[in-house]
Amino acid sequence: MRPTVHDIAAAAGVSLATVDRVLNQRPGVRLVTREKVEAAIRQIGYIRDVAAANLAKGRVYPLVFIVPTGDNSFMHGLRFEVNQAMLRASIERTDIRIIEVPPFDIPALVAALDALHGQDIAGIALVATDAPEVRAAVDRLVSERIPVVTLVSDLTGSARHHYAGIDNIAAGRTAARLLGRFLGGREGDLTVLAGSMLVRDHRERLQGFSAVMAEEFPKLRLLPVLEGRDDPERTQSLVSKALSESKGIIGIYSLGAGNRGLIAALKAVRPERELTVVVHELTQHTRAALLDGTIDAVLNQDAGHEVRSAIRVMKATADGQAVIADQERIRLDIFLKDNLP
Amino acid sequence: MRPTVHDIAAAAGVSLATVDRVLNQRPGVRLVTREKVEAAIRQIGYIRDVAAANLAKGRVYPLVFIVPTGDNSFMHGLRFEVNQAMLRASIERTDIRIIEVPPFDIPALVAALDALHGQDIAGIALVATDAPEVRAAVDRLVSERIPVVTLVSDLTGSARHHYAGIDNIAAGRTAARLLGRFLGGREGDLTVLAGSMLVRDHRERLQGFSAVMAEEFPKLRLLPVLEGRDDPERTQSLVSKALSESKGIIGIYSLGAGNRGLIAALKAVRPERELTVVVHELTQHTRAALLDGTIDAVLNQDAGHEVRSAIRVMKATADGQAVIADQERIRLDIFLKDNLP
DNA sequence: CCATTTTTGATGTACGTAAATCAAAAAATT
DNA sequence: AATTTTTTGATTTACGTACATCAAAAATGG
Repeated sequence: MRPTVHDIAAAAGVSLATVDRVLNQRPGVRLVTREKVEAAIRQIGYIRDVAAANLAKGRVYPLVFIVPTGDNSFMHGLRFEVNQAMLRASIERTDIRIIEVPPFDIPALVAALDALHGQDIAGIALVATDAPEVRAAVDRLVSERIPVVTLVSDLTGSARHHYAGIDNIAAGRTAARLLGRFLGGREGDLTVLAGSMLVRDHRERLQGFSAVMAEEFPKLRLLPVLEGRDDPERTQSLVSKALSESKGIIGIYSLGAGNRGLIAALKAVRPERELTVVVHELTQHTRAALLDGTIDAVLNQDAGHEVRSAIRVMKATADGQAVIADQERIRLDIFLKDNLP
Repeated sequence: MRPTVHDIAAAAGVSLATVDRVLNQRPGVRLVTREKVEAAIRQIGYIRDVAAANLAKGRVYPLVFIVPTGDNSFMHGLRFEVNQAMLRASIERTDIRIIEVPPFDIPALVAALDALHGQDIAGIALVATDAPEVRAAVDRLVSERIPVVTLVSDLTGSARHHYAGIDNIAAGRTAARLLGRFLGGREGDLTVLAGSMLVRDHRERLQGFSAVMAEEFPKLRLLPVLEGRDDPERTQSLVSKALSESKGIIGIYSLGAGNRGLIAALKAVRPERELTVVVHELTQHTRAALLDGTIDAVLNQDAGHEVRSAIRVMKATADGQAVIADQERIRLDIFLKDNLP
């Protein structure tokens, strides 16, 4: 049988009240006594029953998700998954609030973060925009012992406790190898389509992609990056223009959102031009395009996993509990038309 | 605030004792009263607090894992993950027992399953060998209301509650497309290396692989399947022999274990023969081979995820709780040298 | 209608922890 | 040594549920 607080009290030769004071860091315990109790805790291998503790405390975890507004499929899906998590709120003892901020708007994000000070919050998850001001705002919250988790896009150099998202450099490298190998030694031009080079995850994907291309596929030349701003119409016209101007394009890597426009542009030139295409984010559009052969591979991060992982990590961090690191690693999904979920 | 049993009692106009009788299906409640209580439960949206219930019951989940003996890396890893789960036993209120049976030994598996009848068990996870006798044994356990989950290898047509493993047909199809695309329209022979065609997951992988090859890559010819029985030495000699006899081999798909032997055989012919290779299961050997370019892609199922998922599902099933289906879908991991974890 | 059986209510204890109160003991201060 | 302050103990209530017991009420049978 698992040891309880009573066993600690007996082992340490103190009362239950003293054990409680030590466990919950309440004042009024001499150092020697505290050490005696801590020794007993270690010796009998006591582990606090979190379920019982939460019951006694009537614990709920007030969590905040800060996500960008915008209607691209991915962010839409992310908000959907947070809403799904809200449906499980009572079971999971969470109380989730969503705060929406305009995308890439640093002052707005900082303001949203700063507004959370002093509130009763068990954890904050945010889609980070990579800027020193944001880093500082996050660090201020962390210094107040509030668990902070970055979601989808990380904030390196900050004190955030955890990042729930994929390794974007690895994603870019993987895209490069897939494209390079699928093109099987052919020579030609490649177009890279990004949302915006202001976003860290897009920059990192490009960085990984370029590195592998340079190292291993010298016959493939990278054309200047097209910035579609995650907007389908703009993306479509950019791609159409590029395809008609450069007849040497044999492959496309789309590392951002707004793939609806890309797919439309591809279908327009489809029978004549043979193109190998790798894109990010599995949506209804990319799924259909993968199935009908318009695109060749989709790299994906599972927003549902990211949200659930963020919640688990915030709760565990709030309780000072360990997390199963392996379980919380967000994987890069590679989808070909054969392994779609 | 979340409604409690007291709220049900008040809403239904009955006593706490009666609510308890209804909730825990104890006898001594008239049908009309029971229906009144059930209506109240639905109406106020009561959800049992599983943590509190488990605390009151002193609930532990005695779980049984039935896994094959054998020293290939994958099964070794699987047993390792079950042992990791045992370390979390007290926290997760589980009491896990491992039963090892010889691989592909149907009577032994059936005997192990039959021996579990009448024992106090909250769930059984087994690596199923696909046979009618096993199906019947599983169905007998399920009919006694014991949650049964298949692990890694499924048992279709049985009454098992859940399968914690990948879609092996999709895995085979994916391998075929990767290999086909990586070979970029070249013409030649392919060797498929399996453990044993007696195992369902291997058969399914081959089935998926063959289907896509026939449909989409007609220039690639499949040679007869080599059965390495998941044994490195045997695998090495089989592959070496095949490579020296058939000079037309340009690709290999290894869908079972024992890849240590395959890798050795590949290294022996490495500089001269150019081969595209896709294998299953990420181990230290396949990881190293991926990094040094001996193999081109590794398909993987994460044993840790499978074990943790199986445990969650068994617990939830034992409690009559719903599972997050999406969370319990075991994904096929595709690893290139760039996205290794 | 009475006796019997079934159903319901009232109540208490338990699970492991949190948190509060008040008294008692020990230590520190004067 | 007397006083004050700090530390410790003893005890109680609570969280939401499970489970047991006994009495009371209602339904059923004859």
